[in-house]
Amino acid sequence: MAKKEIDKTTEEKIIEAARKVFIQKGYAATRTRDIAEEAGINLALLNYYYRSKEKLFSIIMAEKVNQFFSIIFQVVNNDCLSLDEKIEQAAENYTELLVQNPDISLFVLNEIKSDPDSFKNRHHVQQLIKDSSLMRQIVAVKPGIDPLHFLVTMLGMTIFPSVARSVIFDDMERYRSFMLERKTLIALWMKSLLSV
Amino acid sequence: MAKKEIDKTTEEKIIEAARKVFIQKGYAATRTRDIAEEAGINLALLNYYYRSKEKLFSIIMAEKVNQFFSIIFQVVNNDCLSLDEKIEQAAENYTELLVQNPDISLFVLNEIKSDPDSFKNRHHVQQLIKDSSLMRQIVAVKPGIDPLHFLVTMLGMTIFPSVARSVIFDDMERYRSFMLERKTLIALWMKSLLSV
DNA sequence: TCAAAGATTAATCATTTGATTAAAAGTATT
DNA sequence: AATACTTTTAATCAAATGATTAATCTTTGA
Repeated sequence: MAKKEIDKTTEEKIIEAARKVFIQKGYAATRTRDIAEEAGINLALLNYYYRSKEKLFSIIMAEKVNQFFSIIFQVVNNDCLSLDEKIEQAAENYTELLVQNPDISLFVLNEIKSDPDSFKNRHHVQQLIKDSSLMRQIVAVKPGIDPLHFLVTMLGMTIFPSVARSVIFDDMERYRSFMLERKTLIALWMKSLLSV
Repeated sequence: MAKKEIDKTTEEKIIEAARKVFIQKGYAATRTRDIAEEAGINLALLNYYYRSKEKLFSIIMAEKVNQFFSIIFQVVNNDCLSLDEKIEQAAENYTELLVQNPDISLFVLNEIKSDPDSFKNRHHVQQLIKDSSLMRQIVAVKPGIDPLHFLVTMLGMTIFPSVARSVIFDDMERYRSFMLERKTLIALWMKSLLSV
């Protein structure tokens, strides 16, 4: 017990390896042996600490889903922020996340797609978006157009380059600088599209 | 031989099943038995006609990569088209493709990511884009900004809703109508972003 | 009609893979 | 030091999975 408190290294090594391998290859293409090797531990230890591939995966998945969606939720329903401020913060925060975690989008979107119901039971994205203050602010400025189109445009501008990274960019550095440069453009362009 | 010419049904049944299952689940999550069952044939027939899972997969993959990229290539380098016409055609053609093939984007982007080099050896997307007439047209209108930002914005607007479909939409019909409605908006918005 | 070629199947193989076990090594408590 | 408990390992299991084989059924062409 005392050991367990102090020596987190093995558990942590496994989680870190799982994070890396699962996100890089996805659930189906990942072998538990890959994770064990990456962590530098015996395969049996993985099951000793985390019981099964699936349980280990759901820890990583929950972590990444939360990371991926918390940004948009924080911004979208923050009543203190003006529409322009929401745009700026979303662009800023997402860009930062996607530069630090280049594979998170494809991983999350892909795994949700492979089991959409379990995601929809846990998270109610559609409802939360629909009733958000962001949506009301957009409708106020641009009535007559489904405000979801604007949100999707904003997210598309931001997230798409990370999803298509392997097609668009040769190296990480180019991707990084493109994303950072883009941060400003996204805010600028979204404001422009929303202005009358 | 005569048989082979006339009776394409078995080969076709396998290809169609492979197309469906591979695109829905990806390479790693697909079992050859799934394909055989979907095709209503014996598992051995799959190997009889296509030798291996990997060979069968590369047929589907090549087909889908071609479908996915041909649209952009056709538009991007068509010297007869004005910038506005390019925008309109790309929006039109991509929307149509993504409505008919809702899973193609995630499938293609994901499988490219899992083996980027083999893709880059076959297709030189970056070079083709860079030297395209579209890029020159954009620079002419908006000098000082990397024209790739505009292309990525356009593609993001168009493709992102299909990539995030399982998160954004509950049913296919909602997705479909959203995409069709969006077609016009994309052209409108891109022209607006490119106008001085 | 009949033999050769092609198509199809059930059974089986070999390997991979997630998981378990039993023993060994390490650590803490008394 | 002795014991109990935790951590780690090598060996192994059982199921899944891609692929093959050998036999059977079907079609073709002379």
